[in-house]
Amino acid sequence: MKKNTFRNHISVDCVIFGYDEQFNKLEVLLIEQKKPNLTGNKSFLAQFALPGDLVNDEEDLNDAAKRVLDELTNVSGLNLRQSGCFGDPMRVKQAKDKEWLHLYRQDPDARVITVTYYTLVRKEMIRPVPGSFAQNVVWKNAKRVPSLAFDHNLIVKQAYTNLRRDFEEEMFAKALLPQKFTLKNLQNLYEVIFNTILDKRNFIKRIKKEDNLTELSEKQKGTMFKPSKLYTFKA
Amino acid sequence: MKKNTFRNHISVDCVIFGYDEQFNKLEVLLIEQKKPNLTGNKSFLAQFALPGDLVNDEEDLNDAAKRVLDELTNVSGLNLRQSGCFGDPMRVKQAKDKEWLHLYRQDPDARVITVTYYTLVRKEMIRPVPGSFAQNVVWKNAKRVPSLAFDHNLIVKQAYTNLRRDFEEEMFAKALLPQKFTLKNLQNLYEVIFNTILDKRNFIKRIKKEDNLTELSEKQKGTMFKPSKLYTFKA
DNA sequence: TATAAAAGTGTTTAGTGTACACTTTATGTA
DNA sequence: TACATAAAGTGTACACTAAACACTTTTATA
Repeated sequence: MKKNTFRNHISVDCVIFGYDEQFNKLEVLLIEQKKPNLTGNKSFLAQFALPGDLVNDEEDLNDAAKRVLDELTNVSGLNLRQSGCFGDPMRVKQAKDKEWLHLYRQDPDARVITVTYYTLVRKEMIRPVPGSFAQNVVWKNAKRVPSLAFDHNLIVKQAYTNLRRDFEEEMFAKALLPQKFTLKNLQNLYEVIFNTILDKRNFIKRIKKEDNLTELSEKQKGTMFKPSKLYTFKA
Repeated sequence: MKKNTFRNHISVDCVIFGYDEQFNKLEVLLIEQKKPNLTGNKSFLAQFALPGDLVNDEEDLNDAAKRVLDELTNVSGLNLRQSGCFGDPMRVKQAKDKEWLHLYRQDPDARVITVTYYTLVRKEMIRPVPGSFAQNVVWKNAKRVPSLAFDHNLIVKQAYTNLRRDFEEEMFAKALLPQKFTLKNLQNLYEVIFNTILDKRNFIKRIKKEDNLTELSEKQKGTMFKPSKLYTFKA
């Protein structure tokens, strides 16, 4: 019979996708690992990583993920979804991650199982602040995510797959557009999520059939050329 | 700063769906919790539960799930998929589960986070044997799963949702039919998974378009009436 | 050889998805 | 005020897919 020491740490990691309407980009929020106050000529390799933290005793997994998100963004009530669970014993044993673990973890050799969450927000809606483990917070293009700490690249990939599937199944756009928006705004959003180009006429037909938009009598202001009609989502 | 004791136990639970071709039913494999050797007039409430176990040190989550499955079914190589992770601190605190935990766990009050897996097998392909925690192993209709231990009813529900989605996206049927099968066999399978009735002609058209079946010159033997043509899946 | 039961087989219609280009309109500038 | 600019706004035709629908053929058994 195998002996089990139960040195299991549970963490959550959040993949926060940010929609940048202005440049019509989809980005991912990453933290830059905090550099310690180095003594001597030691150097520390700060990696990019997903925001995350250990789950506290008596804390629900979903609540832990929300906590991480709240601390980072000062925005609560975001719709976080679980995308998976990563528990390969080797996921915290790579050389590149040793130093960080030894600096910031009580038990750096413990196994860490992480439960992963993702969400999609309007980028300008949140003003990220580096948490306790982070030196810095950065947005990176979702198509060109740099090499990340641990197995975080895998986590991002899985989350992105889930995000697209959600978008196919549901009208998810509500949280991502201003209250009043144009059909072009909506089309841009779809184009970014699915990394494709859509025909304007066909897109409008498709959207209008779903019948959850209200056409306003208002129009855009301050445009350079012909302003577009504005719409809202139905309640 | 919150103190964290890290008394986290990790388990895996497997939702094994079994396809019963003969009666065209979809069932779920459950264990009946083992009754201890009782002394005095104590009674023990044996519940139905999903097969599962604690994850060993240095054991990958996927491997743990495979181990549970192998021990239970003596069939390896099944295509297990992760469906989620359940970690509510209260999930192992319900009165109904106390007794079992005290009987079979070293640390019965520890938090248990469980990672859930599911698979779909041809029922007759496996001959389940009760494992160390099980008194008995039973198949129950997937539409009428009884009340289960812990939060296992939730886990089954999530797995079933995932299973259907997989089936919509992929040709999953290969593992579930005999090597040679009729189009009616295939239709029955689809009807059970989606709990619906399909039109024979339309179904055949749809399947033939996918073009991954080979029509054999052979026919069914021992039928009561007109035997049907047999097919195999293309390599 | 008659009967029972399942196998096998096409057509029509409605709806959906896709390709495609010109006209209209408000703005800023000359 | 009219002209240039650029985006908004709009419709049709075709191909494909999904869904409804019923009779004939074949084999086994009695």
